[in-house]
Amino acid sequence: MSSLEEFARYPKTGRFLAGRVRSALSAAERERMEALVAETEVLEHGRRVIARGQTSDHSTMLIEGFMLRTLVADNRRHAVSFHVPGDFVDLHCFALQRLDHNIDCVGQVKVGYVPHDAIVQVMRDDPQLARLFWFSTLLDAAMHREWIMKLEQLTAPRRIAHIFAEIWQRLEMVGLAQSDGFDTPLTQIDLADMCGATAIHVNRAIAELRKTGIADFRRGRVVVSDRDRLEEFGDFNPSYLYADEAPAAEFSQRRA
Amino acid sequence: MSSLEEFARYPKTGRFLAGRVRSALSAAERERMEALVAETEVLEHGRRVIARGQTSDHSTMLIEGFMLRTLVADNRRHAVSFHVPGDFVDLHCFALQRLDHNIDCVGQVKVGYVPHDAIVQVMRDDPQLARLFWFSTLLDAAMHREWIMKLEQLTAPRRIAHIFAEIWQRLEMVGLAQSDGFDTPLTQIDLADMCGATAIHVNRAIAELRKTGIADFRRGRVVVSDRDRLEEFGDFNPSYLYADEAPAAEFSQRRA
DNA sequence: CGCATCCTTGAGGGCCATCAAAATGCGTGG
DNA sequence: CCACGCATTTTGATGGCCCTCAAGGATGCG
Repeated sequence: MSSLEEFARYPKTGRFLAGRVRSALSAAERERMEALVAETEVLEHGRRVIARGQTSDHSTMLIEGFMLRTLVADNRRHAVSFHVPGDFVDLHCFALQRLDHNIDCVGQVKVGYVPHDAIVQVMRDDPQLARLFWFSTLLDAAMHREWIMKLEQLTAPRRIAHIFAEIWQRLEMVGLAQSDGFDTPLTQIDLADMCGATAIHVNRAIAELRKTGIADFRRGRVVVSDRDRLEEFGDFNPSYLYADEAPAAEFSQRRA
Repeated sequence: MSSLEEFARYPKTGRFLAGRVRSALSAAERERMEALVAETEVLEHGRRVIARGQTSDHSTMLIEGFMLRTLVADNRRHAVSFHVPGDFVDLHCFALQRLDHNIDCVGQVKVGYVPHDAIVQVMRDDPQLARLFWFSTLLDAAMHREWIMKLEQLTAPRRIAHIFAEIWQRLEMVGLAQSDGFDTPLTQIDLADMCGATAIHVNRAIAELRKTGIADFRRGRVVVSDRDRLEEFGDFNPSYLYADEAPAAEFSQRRA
């Protein structure tokens, strides 16, 4: 079943775990998952869906658009991860209760809300689906770990290449990438928050990527002519994204 | 009930979630938890408990000693988090199946093994305990997020102060800290792997902490005379550790 | 066409990496 | 008790990445 068909059939949750273990979900579970979304809403750019320290009686499924998971220190925003459609972005707060971070919209966003009562029910009578919920939150942990390493390892231009490669791959998993790149509402300022660099330095880093022909970033779109080159420059090894059909061999370090 | 009594009664799992939501566990659940540990083992320094890419049919409870969660890139080890007794260190691999990182022993370590079959049973008939397992893995994600931010925000001396503050607090939660500091088998090289800095630079950073009287680190022990000063220097706000009884007010940024 | 936001460019300085080398501490075995 | 090997800790010099401060240009929207 193609991503498009799946999304047509399940317009609110059809991208959840798409390209990963979605195939483990039975038709009944997909139906149930879709029914979990009590209501949907369209949010404007910059809207903070949930703020650090808050508790919530529901969690948020990202249906369309981009989000950033952020922390703030000394009046500087740090983005610790980003999110694409299909991500159950703040499922964390179901188990954690109060949240330790913020979830911010980038561009216009469509979300669905899942009451925690309904998740409690799932944990009672569908341990298999519950385990997949758990899995989806641990994906965030795995991505955090990769970011920590790349932050320590890479210079700004390479780190941006890594971020581009990750976004591209994740959009691809949910059927939202093109063959020559992808669309994104992220600004250079957002990228700076993701890199832990200043917007000025990110600008120079992007200029270098453009000059060397690795990637071209303009407002709203990233274009790449040679994907392998991008991924090699950013030392990108997608194993931490837990995509379907990743052979064990590819899981080891790309550069042995 | 003191930490010592709890650990005497439950010698394998008495520190699990101690200082956090352990109080949410009923006596029956504590007994069940203790019984989950099928066998224990003592491991020597440097032993890799589980390696990136592996799957496992059990998870590991850290009973005594320290561990590091590591990734390797370009022959450089990066520690993305550390672990103290009571941590269910590789519970991640229950939901993730194959693991994206390594778990390494620092110093001599005592561990307990929990078969995944037993965890499946818990998910079937004790959703409350299952939710606490989930919670414990999300703690790691929260700590990763804080590390990302601190890595971007702090210089090496401050980052080391932050790491000392975190270790101290976490040891305290499981009853293993002293009033003037704590014992740890970590070396300057380990600290460098945790900071994303070279051992040489970490050495200079530690020298600065010593000179300014903020902290004294010698093989096996960290001594601090003024804890508030350490925490302020490292911009340490413990809310991300989800300790018990954290009032909502303390959850907001310390430096507003 | 004015304003806000985002992007671009330049100069100077600090943190940390790298290379090189030496001193200290600790366990082992003679 | 000393000699030895080994890991760890310490010190110095040079250079690169990225920060800060400052200002100008482009883009999009009402």
